[in-house]
Amino acid sequence: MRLQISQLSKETGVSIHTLRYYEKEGILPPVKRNEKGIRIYDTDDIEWIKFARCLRQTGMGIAEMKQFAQLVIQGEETKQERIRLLRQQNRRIKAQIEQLMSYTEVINHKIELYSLEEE
Amino acid sequence: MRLQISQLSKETGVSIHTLRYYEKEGILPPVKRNEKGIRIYDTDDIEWIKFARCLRQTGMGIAEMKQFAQLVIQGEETKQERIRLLRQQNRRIKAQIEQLMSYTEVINHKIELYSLEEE
DNA sequence: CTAACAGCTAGAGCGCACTCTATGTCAAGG
DNA sequence: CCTTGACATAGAGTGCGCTCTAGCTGTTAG
Repeated sequence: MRLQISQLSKETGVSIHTLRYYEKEGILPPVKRNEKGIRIYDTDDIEWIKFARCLRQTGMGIAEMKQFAQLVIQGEETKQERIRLLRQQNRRIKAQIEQLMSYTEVINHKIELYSLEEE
Repeated sequence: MRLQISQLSKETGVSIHTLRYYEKEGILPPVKRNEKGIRIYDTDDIEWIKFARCLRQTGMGIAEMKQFAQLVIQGEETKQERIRLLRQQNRRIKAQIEQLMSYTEVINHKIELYSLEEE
């Protein structure tokens, strides 16, 4: 698959502005260009964007995503470090989920209180 | 319980600045003052701060928290509306949890891929 | 030919939720 | 007395993650 930026934007739900911003920030390896200087995203780029969004939406910051991207660019020998970062991210997600579950109980408790007060 | 701002800050983990900011924004009903103009938070205030943090940390925005606070101030007749808002918040939390769970799977999948490539 | 459109860059601007600064008052301790 | 420290206010500043603008090039359709 080879997409231009607007198609990729539709495909991923990431705005054109953000796609260029991610590249500028080094979150995306420099994307190949055609002879006109237009970005052509290949399958790997597309997969990486989707994965990057997954990291982002689970609360990873831009700086850490950049760090991860740099590791990918550096190649094979950084695999262990990448696994370490991903495991850390999963631990954070786990903590988030647990926090959310406890908060949802607090809110449920409040709803019950309100309902009981109703006389 | 009657606390001054620095004690409340320690009690709740919310910074002094943020406590005053919340009050200014109307997220906190105007706090009683002593004769010197110093804020004295009572048990209700303390509970409300803790609950507000719960809303905040589950992704409710400042504007909606303010709306909720205004309903509390308006009193009994807004109870149904408050319940509605809290149920909505719980639905959002549920969606967040589901999203996080699916993303954690994606990340796990990536970790496995990395581990397999290892030869 | 020209207008509409898609892309490009550099850099400015924005919204949110804080967070901090400047300046001042008041009470207690050395 | 005077410094220290907790509190107060109004308003400025910050960091993050976008998001948009200005001004440009090149392609395509009428």
